[in-house]
Amino acid sequence: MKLKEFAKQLGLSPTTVSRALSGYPEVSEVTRARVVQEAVRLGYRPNVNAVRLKTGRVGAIGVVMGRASEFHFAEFMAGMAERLITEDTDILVIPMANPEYDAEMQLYRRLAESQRVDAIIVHSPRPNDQRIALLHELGMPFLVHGRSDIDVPHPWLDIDNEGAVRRATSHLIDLGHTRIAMINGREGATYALHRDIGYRSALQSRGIEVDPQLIANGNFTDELGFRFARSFLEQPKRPTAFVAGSMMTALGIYRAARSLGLQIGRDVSVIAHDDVFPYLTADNMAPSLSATRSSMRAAGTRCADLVLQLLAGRSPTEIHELWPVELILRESTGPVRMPQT
Amino acid sequence: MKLKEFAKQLGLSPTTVSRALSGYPEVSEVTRARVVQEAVRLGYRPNVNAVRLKTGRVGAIGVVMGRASEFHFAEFMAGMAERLITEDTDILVIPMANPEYDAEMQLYRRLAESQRVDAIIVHSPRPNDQRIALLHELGMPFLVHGRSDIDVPHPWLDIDNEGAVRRATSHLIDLGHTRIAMINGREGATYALHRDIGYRSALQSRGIEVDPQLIANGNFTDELGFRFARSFLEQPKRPTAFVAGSMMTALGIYRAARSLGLQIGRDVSVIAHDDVFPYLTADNMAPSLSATRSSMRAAGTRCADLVLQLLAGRSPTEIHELWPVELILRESTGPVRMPQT
DNA sequence: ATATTTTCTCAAATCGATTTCAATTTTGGC
DNA sequence: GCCAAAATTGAAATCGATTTGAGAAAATAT
Repeated sequence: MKLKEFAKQLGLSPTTVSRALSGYPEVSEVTRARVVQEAVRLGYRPNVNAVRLKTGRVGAIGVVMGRASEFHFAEFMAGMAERLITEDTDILVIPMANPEYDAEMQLYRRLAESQRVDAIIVHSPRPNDQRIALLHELGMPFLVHGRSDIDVPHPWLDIDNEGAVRRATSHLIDLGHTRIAMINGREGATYALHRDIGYRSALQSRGIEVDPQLIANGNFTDELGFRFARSFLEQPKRPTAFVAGSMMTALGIYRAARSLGLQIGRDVSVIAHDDVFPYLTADNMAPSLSATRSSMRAAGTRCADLVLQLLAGRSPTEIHELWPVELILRESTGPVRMPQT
Repeated sequence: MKLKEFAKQLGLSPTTVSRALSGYPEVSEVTRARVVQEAVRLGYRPNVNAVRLKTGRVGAIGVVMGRASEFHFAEFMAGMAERLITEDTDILVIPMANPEYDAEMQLYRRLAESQRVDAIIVHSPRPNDQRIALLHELGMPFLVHGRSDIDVPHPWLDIDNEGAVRRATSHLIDLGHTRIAMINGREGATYALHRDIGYRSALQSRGIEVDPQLIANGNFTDELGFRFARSFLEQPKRPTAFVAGSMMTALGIYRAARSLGLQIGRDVSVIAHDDVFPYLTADNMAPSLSATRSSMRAAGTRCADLVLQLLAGRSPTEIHELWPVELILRESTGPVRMPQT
């Protein structure tokens, strides 16, 4: 059913029908009501591609899917979806084959120039992220999930990683811990850097020296959590507490501790960052996991919202949201008990 | 840069330029080479929306994102992405707000009619799934990930859920278990049904009566795994073994067993289905988890491939792939030891 | 040298909407 | 009852490509 045909059936011109459906004021309410009603009855829907060609809008937001942390990605997208469901806007997932820097830049360039998306969401930015410079230069609307200190203005939404980790670490210090290990995300991303800063500053402000032997970086997997924790715990002067970047890492740490006969919450304290997954909750771990918490899904929803605002004309330079992170104490943290080394 | 303008710069007609770029045979190789080269140099790219309007081809495959099992979804998409990276085809994620049946059908109808995607992948089909009938009726190309026994021909790719669970259950019986609990996925989906059939047939073929008290259905979360396992294990005649639908469920079962002082692999055996996640592996669980294994990511890759074939003209009726499932035995299964009830 | 193919190129129609500008009908004031 | 102003409506241009049907140029055959 095309517009022309539909209009003829109603005895109106295409112009009037189009206006009625798009909510323009020039058409009387009586006519509009009739058009809308008939559109439903006869099943007329404007052809998306024609609308897009004419209006120049694509109706899609692009997100590039990297290789790492799919589980974060899925939650974020689910959040976006929640917001976009009411709009006529889709999510376009662009796979990234090659994590090399040049290839990545090329991908963003192609994406921006292809006119397949109205805006792009940039994930896991680096401190000096050229993707941001590129998108800015190309004039492609974008939103950064995370932050960068590149000197190009960019709209962003981030959580307070530094503050979160500082509080977590401080709390462990309050409990008497001094040998606190840090299992962070992969080096390079701003969030990992911020967490590192939070960790160091907490230690330093309490006069505790930072021991590079207790810091590790890597993907958020159970496997790496286990390996790092295990190697730390086998050191002669083993850590009595852990700060970890994800739930998966925490699972690995639990396993490592258990494998060495150490009890979580008594022999070893753990605080991890919880991105709030419906299928794995900190409260349900055994013992329940103390965590810094911030909902990845909520971030997705809000990012989608901000992108829509951006497209509606809101100035990019004024969009900066820093979300606080909760610290929730559960059973996995307790006062230090010196290992009998 | 528009076609007209670009053509003028080259001293050619839009027709010739369009043909040169789309690879039509009517244009000489010399001309084509020049056009292609200049397109790159001057940065000309056809407007996607104009192409889509004119050709009716979109260059995107749609997947509807439900609410449950995001982690499966992400892996599947990552797999699709791996295949599509070389094609000029995107993945369009369509959020589903309302899991109610009518709303869901409406969504698929709109999607099919909106011409925003060239094909659709249908997930978690039900035995008599009207989405399939609808898409078939509308003539929209689609592929089902899973199966349905609806009497409408549909191309599908599925894993052998029934066989996998039958083997898992049989193996437990071989080890002497007779009280074997089953924690399945949500009722309604074909795969859950198939697994149920596999479970029952294994028991029945060995003369063991099916106890409805030992069967549970629900989402694949750690939480539900724990709750079901816990309630089963607290029964007077507790099960000595579990068959579970996912790794998350298995985590919950492990926790439940541990909380009751039962040792996995000795007091309680567990076999779960492993969809192969990079961030959580069966081998790394403690004790390592015996599992029926099938890669969700590989399924995504293959589904993308099949959809491309479908769009290239392959007959839908001949696409039926049933993948075998491996059974990998590790430490979480062992011979039965009777509880001292 | 002419006729016939083959190769290449182009003008114009088309996809299905939106929107400008002008025409028509209604309404309101006196 | 007439005229100006306001409210509606519609014809035609436009978005940026693809593709049909036909014409010109080059290559080959007679």
